[in-house]
Amino acid sequence: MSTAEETADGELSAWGEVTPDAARRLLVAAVEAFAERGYHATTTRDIAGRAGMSPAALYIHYKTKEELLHRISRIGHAKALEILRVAARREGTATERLADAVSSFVRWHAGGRTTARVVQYELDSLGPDARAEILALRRQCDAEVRGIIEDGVASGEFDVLDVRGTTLAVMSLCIDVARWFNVDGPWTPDEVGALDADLVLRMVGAAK
Amino acid sequence: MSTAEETADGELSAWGEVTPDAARRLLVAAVEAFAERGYHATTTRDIAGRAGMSPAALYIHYKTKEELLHRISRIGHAKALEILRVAARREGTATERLADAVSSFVRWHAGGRTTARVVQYELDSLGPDARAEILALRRQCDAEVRGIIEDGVASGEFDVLDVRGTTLAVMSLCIDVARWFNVDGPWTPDEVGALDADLVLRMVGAAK
DNA sequence: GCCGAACCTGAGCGAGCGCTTAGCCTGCCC
DNA sequence: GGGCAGGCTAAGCGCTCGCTCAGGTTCGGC
Repeated sequence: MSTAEETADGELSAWGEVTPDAARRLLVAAVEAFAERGYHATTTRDIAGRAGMSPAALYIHYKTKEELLHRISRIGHAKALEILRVAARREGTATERLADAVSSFVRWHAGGRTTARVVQYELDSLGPDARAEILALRRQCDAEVRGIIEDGVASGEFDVLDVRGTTLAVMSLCIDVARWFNVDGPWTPDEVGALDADLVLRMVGAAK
Repeated sequence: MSTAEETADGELSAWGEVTPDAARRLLVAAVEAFAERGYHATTTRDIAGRAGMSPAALYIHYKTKEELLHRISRIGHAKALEILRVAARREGTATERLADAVSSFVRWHAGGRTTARVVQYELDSLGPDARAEILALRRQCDAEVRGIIEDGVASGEFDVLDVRGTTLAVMSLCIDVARWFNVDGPWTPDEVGALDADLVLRMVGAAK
């Protein structure tokens, strides 16, 4: 379920829900620009230019530049949450579910690095209201992972000293992939996902 | 060696090497502003204002706003590298040295979160030359950690599938602390350092 | 007491920013 | 064919940005 948006040059199909077509092109252009330069260093002229439009066209579809970031953040976090939820709620042992969660979450951060960068690192550029809304989604992501770890502790599969701290460490491992992953580097998203899943199982003391 | 700059409100004494006094005050003001808002969202008027000076005073001590970020990045990375070098080259088993490296590196990211945030996340705002210089320092940081892991594998203390990948994962764990750590949160820098050191030893398969 | 160097400020320049507005196309209903 | 709504652009407004510059203040050396 995670290969559809992992196309060669960037996860376009994930934005299928955005209509009309011009609004989607602007959004995709904004994701690329924000990922390359950061929100504040990106100009509305740059976004419009990448979408093949004049600067004014942006304001027909979005009220402000910040609304673009807000929409991107919400859709991206919803996708992240969905990935974790699917893994957390499938059947299987806690070990299997945690490995699934980490490998698919890492695959998303590596394959969709452009989107993931914006989603994970540009949050502070949002205003207080939008920021609070996105933070709530982020806490739900944490909760899904923590739930799996708690299940594993309860069933005796895992041996964990500090569940909350370990959850944060697992999230760190996944999220930081968006910072360092390079498409031209030595690994594919699948390989990083498998490696990190193995490392996480070691962290929680799961039997090999 | 890591407590001197972990003062209550922020690691001021780490900048002792910067003179004259006005230049240091501007640099500290810039660190705070960059950490709060990011490089591009920070104005030179804001930096000068925090340092109690007029906007023009900044340009007596620094040629451009970017030079401020460059100086901050270089000093910060040098400090990070020093921390890792001390841990890597002390005497002891690979297990002890890795635990030392991770716990002190994490302590620095948590206690000096303001500085660490700028150092780790504002790198892309530098121009190509400065960026290349800083990236070289960063590769040296990776190499120190990788060296410890290689030692542990060679001595049979560690059981690691992919040394380079595991090194990156260890760095992720440490660096991402700067993103989520909150001074008002449930942990002290020492506690996070100890927890992450334990998790890393599990990742490399070190005996307990 | 005077000089030069070091440091700092008030005022402001040119540029580029986010965003607006007036008006022009295009396709569709009647 | 006329009218109208939606989608778009050219032009540009008001503002703030990074940065400059002429001039004032302070201070050690003599």
